[in-house]
Amino acid sequence: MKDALHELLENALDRLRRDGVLGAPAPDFVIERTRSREHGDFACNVAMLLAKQAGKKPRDLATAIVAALPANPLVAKVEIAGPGFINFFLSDAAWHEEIRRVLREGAHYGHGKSGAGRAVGVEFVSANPTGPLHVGHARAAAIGDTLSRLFSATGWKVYREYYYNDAGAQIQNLALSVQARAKGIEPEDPRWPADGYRGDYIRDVAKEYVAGASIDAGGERITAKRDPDDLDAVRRFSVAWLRREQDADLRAFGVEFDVYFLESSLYTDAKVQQVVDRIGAEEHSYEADGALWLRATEFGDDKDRVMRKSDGTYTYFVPDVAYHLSKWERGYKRAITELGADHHGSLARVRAGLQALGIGIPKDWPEYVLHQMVTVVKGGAEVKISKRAGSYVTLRDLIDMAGLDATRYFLIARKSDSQLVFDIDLARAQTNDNPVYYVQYAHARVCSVQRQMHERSIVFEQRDALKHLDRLDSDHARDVMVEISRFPEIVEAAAENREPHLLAQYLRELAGAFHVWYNAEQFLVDDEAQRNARVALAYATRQVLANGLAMLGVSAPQTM
RNA sequence: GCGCCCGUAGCUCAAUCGGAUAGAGCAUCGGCCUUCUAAGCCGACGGUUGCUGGUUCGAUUCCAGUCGGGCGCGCCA
Repeated sequence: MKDALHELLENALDRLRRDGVLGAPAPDFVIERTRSREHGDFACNVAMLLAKQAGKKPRDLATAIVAALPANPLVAKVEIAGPGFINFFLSDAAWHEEIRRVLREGAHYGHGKSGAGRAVGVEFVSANPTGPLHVGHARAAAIGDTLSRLFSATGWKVYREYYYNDAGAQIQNLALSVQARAKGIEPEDPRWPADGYRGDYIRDVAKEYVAGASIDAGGERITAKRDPDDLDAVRRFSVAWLRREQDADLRAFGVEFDVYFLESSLYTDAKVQQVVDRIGAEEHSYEADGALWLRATEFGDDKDRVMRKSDGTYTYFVPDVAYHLSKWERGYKRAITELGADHHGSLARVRAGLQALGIGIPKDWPEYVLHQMVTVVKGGAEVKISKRAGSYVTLRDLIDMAGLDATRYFLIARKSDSQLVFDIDLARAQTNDNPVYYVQYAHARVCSVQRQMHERSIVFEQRDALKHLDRLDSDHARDVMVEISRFPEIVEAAAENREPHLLAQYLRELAGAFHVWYNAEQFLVDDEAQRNARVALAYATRQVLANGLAMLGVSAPQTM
């Protein structure tokens, strides 16, 4: 709808340019939904933006623009208001046409083509395979997966990526911890490794290792050697065990990845070395204090960064750069890296490293989505999250307690860069405190109407209904139609701005408009044309709710 | 000390890349079920958008400063 108005306005502006009223440059004007119905359905600020350039008062210019607007059946009335807004009042036919479109396009309604089939890589979770996934990972998973679904819906070819840090010191700590457990050493024991992982799962890994268990993970089968002194074997088994664990949790959360990228492969394929060499060849590195440094300050970072430590090993960020280089080489026009705010420092570092390669990667590539901390509250008290200490709420815990739908909705429903309090008691409560039920209930209600029709042997004639949409003459029905028509705009905005919470919020508003209408009007009335029109709108509402919930990875139940 | 994020109703949060009279839910109070699911609806109450300036037709939004909270500032990841 916005697009149609945009075209009309461009038309009018062209005409004024030909008439010499306006100069050449086209400003970035905005067409937006109005807050109040007095201001029409859409408002445009173009006259206020162009007033200076045209040497006219905003309202006078607005008058000229309106006079130059081509006639269009979608527009019932145009007014000039306030400081110079051009307010569009759409005709009933415009809303009816949108309802027809919903029923025609079905599951595709709301999907767009702005991505034009280009490739976008979305990396998220990327947890170290050293422990079960916790609530922070859960938030990352919900955000990353919903973003991916939004990109798919806007015409992008999406690749979900998971980066496994399977090569660093933390993996060594994991192996040492499992080894210690396998030898019967407890965390309280003085012989326990200094940075060992103390969680109970370490005991489980050790038990299975000693028992000679087999693990299927990452497309290969690892069988335990049972010998605690073979640290390399312990390490391989432990990583496989945790990968399997994480994969299972993510699958239970409705999240699957297209690419699992192993940090270790960057070493075996010499990609890390190539990055260091390339940066050296570009003369963006230097040796000092026995280490090799990146001149990160040349590329906007706070300070220069060590790439190769004096002990000859690389710091973690060099493989990070090599990994992102791989994304670039694989043709991602956009790359989104989703990570916790406590890692935001790596942003400048990775970008600096990519710049130092001197191969034309844009300065703001990759894009980032940072999510703030999640604190978990239960029974009014905070549950501490401490991965190293081994005591924390896991993704699996959340799913078990609150269910898949509530957990996903909860974690997505607010802006990712604000802190989140996850109240376990609230999330598990099956009440409308939890907005996901409110939205799902609206969907279930339409299904219930359909069941009623079946029971009463009422036949819905869609073709007839679409001829009688003018029978939807109440303000409540109109509000529902207006809400429905916002869906494509919301999907586009949520994807483009990387703000999936917009969709969660929108669905609540759509459900709200529906519930109000539902309470105000009986759908299944005797008047056939009236009934068909209302059922058509109810079906359209259900379709949009279902499409939106699918983008959130939340189910759309037929009954509740 | 420096950098990033956040301060909006009693609580949890929105506010369409600067728009018109800042909106929902929860909580509190008062109404609505012989009618398609009351997991719903209607009404009331609730605000100097932390504070002070600046930019302009217009600022919750942008800028400067300030106060408060979180995170980061390793040859850890």
